[in-house]
Parts: sequence; structure tokens; C-alpha cells
Amino acid sequence: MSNAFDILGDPVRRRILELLADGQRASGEIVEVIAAEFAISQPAVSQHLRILRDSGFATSRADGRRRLYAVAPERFDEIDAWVQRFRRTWEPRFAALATEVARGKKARRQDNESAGPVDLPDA
Amino acid sequence: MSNAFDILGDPVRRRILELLADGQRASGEIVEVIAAEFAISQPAVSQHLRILRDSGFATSRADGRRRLYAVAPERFDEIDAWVQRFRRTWEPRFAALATEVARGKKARRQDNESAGPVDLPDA
DNA sequence: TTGATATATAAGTTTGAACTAATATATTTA
DNA sequence: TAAATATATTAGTTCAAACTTATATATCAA
Repeated sequence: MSNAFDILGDPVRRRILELLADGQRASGEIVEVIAAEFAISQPAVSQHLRILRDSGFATSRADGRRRLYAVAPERFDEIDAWVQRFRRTWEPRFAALATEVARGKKARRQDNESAGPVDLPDA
Repeated sequence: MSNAFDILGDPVRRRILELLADGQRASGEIVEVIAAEFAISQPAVSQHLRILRDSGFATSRADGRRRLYAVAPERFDEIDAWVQRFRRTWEPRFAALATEVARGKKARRQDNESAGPVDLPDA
């Protein structure tokens, strides 16, 4: 399965998901909005919808001759999980120190030598 | 400024940021890892580093003839903020209901007519 | 100085993802 | 049944982002 960020690395797909965040929509309704905003054709939008379905960011169900799309929230967890590691837990002043400490720990484990002193960045 | 997802929509840049998440690294160290994993040249990596700098995902400072790169965490907040709206707040069983309710509210506001009954999905 | 090292930039090429036009499929309506 | 509507798929094109090669810049070391 393709990386979540690769799927979201397209403004049209992000916009489609924003529309779906307000609730399910038919393909045609989506085409109306997207075609107007991005000046692309119905097939182009349909192809994006397919990518969103195939990648698990959206689901669709038939409703007569329409197809209703909805967000499938599961894959957003991956984004969350990945971004987590870059989250500042403390004051900005201490963020750099935290990474230095993390590196120090790692180096000690690998090299079995103690880490040198750590410079605190200026506040 | 380019959308955060557009910057992260590249596996090389994501991998570089993962390396930097463990602490600052010199360009050369990054090139070593990335060139091995993705089979690309030093200039290719350098160009990605420039994009990460220019977009505010990383900072760099000179250290002799080396350049030390570090993560700049600010832009990750945008990701967080965008993903927020897709987050399931309740049990999965009620997530679909929640969006239906949201749509109902909107429709009422716009059309000044009451929303129809809502189907609870099977648990 | 000169050569070696570390990194960035410039210029040109390649490639794949996103597009269009045409058409297929499925459903509803007359 | 045929025509109209809604959507998906196919096949081929395009273009921008990512790449390579060559070179520039800056620092260190002999």
C-alpha cells in the first residue's frame, strides 16, 4: 500500500477529502466543485476518486446511478503517527537539547562511550 | 509558501526528516544514508535539502566546511491541523452518524428545510 | 600556495503522475 | 425499447518535479 503522504501530496485529492469531511457526497457533486476550482475534467476527478478509494482514504457505495463517497478515517492515523516524532513536547528552547540528549543516548548504546557535553541553544 | 503535504509528498524528503528527527546531521551523513537507500546522487540529495530549508521543514548552519541540518518543527503543526478534521472523535459506529448530523445541520441552514431521518450504520 | 574535502548550484534530461478525449458501463425515464 | 443521465475506464499526451553531469564555492590541511 502506497504511503499516505504520497496520496495527500496532491491538492485536488486534499480538496476532495475536505469536501467529504463535511459528509458524504455524490461523485457528480464533487466533480462540480473540483472542476470549477481546478479547471479539470470529470474523468480527472473520477481518477482521483479511484486513487482515494484504492488507497483507503475514501469509500463509495452505489445509490442508483450515483456513487456516494465518504471519508474512511483509518489512514489518517498513519499521518498522525509519523508527525508525532517531530512534535515539540517542551518549550522551543529545550527542543534542540532534547534531540541532543536522544543522540547522546543512541551513541552511548552503540559505541559504549559517554556522550560529550551538550550546548543549550540561546533562549 | 508551498503546502506542507506537497513537501512531504516525496519519499526522499520524508526519509531525510526521519534522519533529522534523531538529531542534527551533516549534509554528508545524510547523503551517505540516502544515496545508499535511494540510489541517487549527492546533488539530488542537496536539492532536497534545499527544498526542506526553503519550505521551513529544516534549518542549516555552517560548521567548518560541513553544513549541519536540523528539523524545524513548526510546519508540522499544519499537518496536525489539517488531519484534525478527519479524526474520529467517537466510536466508529457513531462516526458515520456524526457526519450525517453535520450535513443535516448545513442543509437546514442553507435550504431552510429540516433534514430527513438518519440511518445508524450497523454496529 | 596547492590539493583535498564538503557542499551547493546550474543546465539540461528523464520520467511518471496527472491530464484530456473518447468510450464503456450501469441505471433511470419516456 | 431507446434516450438520457451518472460515473468509470482506456489510451495516449503533457509537463513539472526529480534526476544527472558538470562546475562553482568555501574551508581545511600540507
